[in-house]
Amino acid sequence: MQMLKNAAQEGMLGAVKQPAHQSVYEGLRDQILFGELAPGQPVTIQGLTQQLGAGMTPVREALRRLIANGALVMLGNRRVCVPVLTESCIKELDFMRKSLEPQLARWASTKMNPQHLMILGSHDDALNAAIAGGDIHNYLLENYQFHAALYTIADAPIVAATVDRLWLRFGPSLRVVCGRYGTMNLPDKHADLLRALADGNADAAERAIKEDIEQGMTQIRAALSDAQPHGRFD
Amino acid sequence: MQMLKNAAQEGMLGAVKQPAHQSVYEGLRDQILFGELAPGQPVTIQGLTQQLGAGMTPVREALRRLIANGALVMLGNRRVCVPVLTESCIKELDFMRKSLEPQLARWASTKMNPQHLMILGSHDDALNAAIAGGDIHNYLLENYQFHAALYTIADAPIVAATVDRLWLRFGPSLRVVCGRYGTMNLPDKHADLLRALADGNADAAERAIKEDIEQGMTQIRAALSDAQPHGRFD
DNA sequence: CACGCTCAAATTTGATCATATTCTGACGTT
DNA sequence: AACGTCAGAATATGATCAAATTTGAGCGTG
Repeated sequence: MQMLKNAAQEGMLGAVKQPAHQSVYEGLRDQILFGELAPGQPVTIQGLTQQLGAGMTPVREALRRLIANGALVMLGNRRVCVPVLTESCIKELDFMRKSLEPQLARWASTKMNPQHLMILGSHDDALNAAIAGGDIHNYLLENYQFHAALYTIADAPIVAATVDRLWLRFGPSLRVVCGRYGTMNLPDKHADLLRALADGNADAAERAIKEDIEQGMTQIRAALSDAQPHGRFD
Repeated sequence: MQMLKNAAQEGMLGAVKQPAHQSVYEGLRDQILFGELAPGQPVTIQGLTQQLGAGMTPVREALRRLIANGALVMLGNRRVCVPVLTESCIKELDFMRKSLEPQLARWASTKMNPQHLMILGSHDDALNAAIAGGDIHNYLLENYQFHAALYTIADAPIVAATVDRLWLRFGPSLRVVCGRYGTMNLPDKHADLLRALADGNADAAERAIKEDIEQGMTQIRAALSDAQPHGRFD
């Protein structure tokens, strides 16, 4: 009877038992990735302790991790906020994505099995359903999970973690894209990619990922240059 | 008289005033980068609070940052230690370095000025002096600072930060390389690189960096496969 | 007379610490 | 060999200290 206590103890979200700083990190991370927090929005420690009902130390540790991963930035004074992407940031992110993700797709294509294909397929189905339903949150979630699953399959944890950090940077801006244009006009190359992976065709998988990245970054660029037309007056 | 208090207040390491968690982070980071801590070595919170004379909270925050950056790993239980590089880790690091650092060198080559050249040159001089003197710590320090300075010149902070994290991963192993073979037989392509940068020759700079990375990673591979001949029994 | 500037008090927020609680691993007992 | 107990280490809390922003009163200027 002792062993049942863990499961029923706290939030009981299915996970066995998680330290508070981990829960705070993941919760805040998801808020950033999936657009609950807007670029430029300030984040305070004491605000989070109240909002999340957590203590001060776990919140601090989670913030340090988020800042180290680029999901948040520390201003010169010691305030913290969600970063705003500049054109040069986008240029860097674009370069890194195109340098790293195609190789992950290649590696994944050599390790495919039916189980993997099914997981990717279900994420893609959920993604398309979200697009059809105009559900921005689920679109962002499934789009991220599709790529995250692919990079897990590639079995290159360091590269995958690096790419994951890039997603933390442009996540908030993806939400801006959707907020402006809705979920329509959000084409992706996932179908091409799935075909290539099923065939074990590394070249085709690489090509599909490159095109997917190209599309995504172009959308972000368009949405942001549209949203900040007065940069010269700053 | 009030304004003098800051400088004389705490550790007074020359910096104006720094939060303790920042000092702890940088100190531990340098220990990892420059070989004070060996791969596999366990790191405890309470050990650090004593060793560094710091409180528990700053140490915890520094550890979270180091772990997020891959400089330390958290075992399944809540122990922390310096990671041991496996062959597949080296493969990933090799891939990422070759994907990212050449472009940084190219960007830097287009932004060179005499001031920058002087900084890089002085690091290279100090590096060569350290090699000649068999001073492993200074070799590692100046080698790192040479590359770090180059990547700062490239003016691509996100890419530079990403590469910096990679150095945190293989830093401890560089020390192993030196411990086995001394500072002799540590050739580098810095002279070629400096010439290329002085000429603004992006192609030559890229080539030099690629060769430098190739040499460095080959050395690491050799030292580690030498040190862990029983990998098939893991 | 009104507007804007400066400086200092007040408030908010971040940083640190001491302490209590929980968990892990090890040792000893049965 | 399996179980229970215990020491040590990590996690989490709230209080306290320090820094920064904001507020507002007083002063000078247009």
